[in-house]
Amino acid sequence: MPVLQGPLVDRDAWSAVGECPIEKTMAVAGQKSAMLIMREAYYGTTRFDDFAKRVGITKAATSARLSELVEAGLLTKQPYREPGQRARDEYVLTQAGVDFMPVVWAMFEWGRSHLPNNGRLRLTHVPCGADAHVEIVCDNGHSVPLEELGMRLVPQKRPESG
Amino acid sequence: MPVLQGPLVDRDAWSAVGECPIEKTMAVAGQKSAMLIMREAYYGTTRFDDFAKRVGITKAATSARLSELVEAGLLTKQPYREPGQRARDEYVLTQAGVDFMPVVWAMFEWGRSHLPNNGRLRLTHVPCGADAHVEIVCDNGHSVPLEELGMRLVPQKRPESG
DNA sequence: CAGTATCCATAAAGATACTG
DNA sequence: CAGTATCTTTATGGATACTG
Repeated sequence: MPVLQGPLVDRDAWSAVGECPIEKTMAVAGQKSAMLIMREAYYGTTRFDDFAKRVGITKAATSARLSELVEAGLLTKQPYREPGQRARDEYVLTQAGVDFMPVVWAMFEWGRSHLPNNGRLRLTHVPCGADAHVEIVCDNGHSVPLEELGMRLVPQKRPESG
Repeated sequence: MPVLQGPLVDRDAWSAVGECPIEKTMAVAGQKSAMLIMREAYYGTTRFDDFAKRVGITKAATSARLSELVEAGLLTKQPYREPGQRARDEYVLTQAGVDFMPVVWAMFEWGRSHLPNNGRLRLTHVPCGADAHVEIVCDNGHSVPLEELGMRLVPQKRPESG
């Protein structure tokens, strides 16, 4: 029953391309502290010390993680200056960072529903008030159950002349 | 422009609950090798040595990761016996494991579109042939852009008697 | 094929102190 | 507030050898 099998996914597609996007993603943002920093960034945190405090890691770890995430393009450093203070930087999500959030919310949803906790925290679609969840959807608007999900290697892009 | 802000998410909801599902999820399945094992499991791999070979980790790491994932309920060990061979175990996805796949595919999609690679690998909705991607969707069927996503703390569940 | 055990290198994180 | 630097502990993983 829980066994998924079959050739929906072309196994060789990975090796054909050589490198797996999942592996690369884990390499740039796959640490627990990185994930929690992304959560905080989405949440509106921008200051170094706030990240350290809210994620619960040391400044050294905060520094390392923040630098890596900026380097990877998920966050960007923006200068700001409070009245009477020196200029500082704040860390804000880039578009790539925003695009990363489905990863974070997928983890949230899985943990919420499959790990012991009171489950009272819910993702919500603010305008309509309904609960929200992470789904796989196709370009024709279908919700894609895992059994119908495949992987393909698209042909090299070419100019439309020929 | 890339700055997300505002109180869409009740910041204190995390602390009110005490523990973050994202953090817990990272704790049980947040290692790169665990993520890749999940990819392989979805992909149809069930044998110990195949996991080791395809994920590219040692048997020791495979053993540790597989045990943790079974312990966490993402995989289950099923006995099988090939003709003339002794009984062995194979590792297959449980329902919780299947439910975890959006995390994996969200990483795939992010890496595919935001990290340097040829981007030729695509998730596909097999029945209709269209490309698929990970989205946040609400129970009313709306696609939820990140700006409309919130978090709430639902009241304790009670019997419907009163 | 399906593991377990051991030893070693590396990397990540906590504690703490210091700088502007 | 916003970091950097250092030191130590722990976690992770590779290499390798051994068992059923």
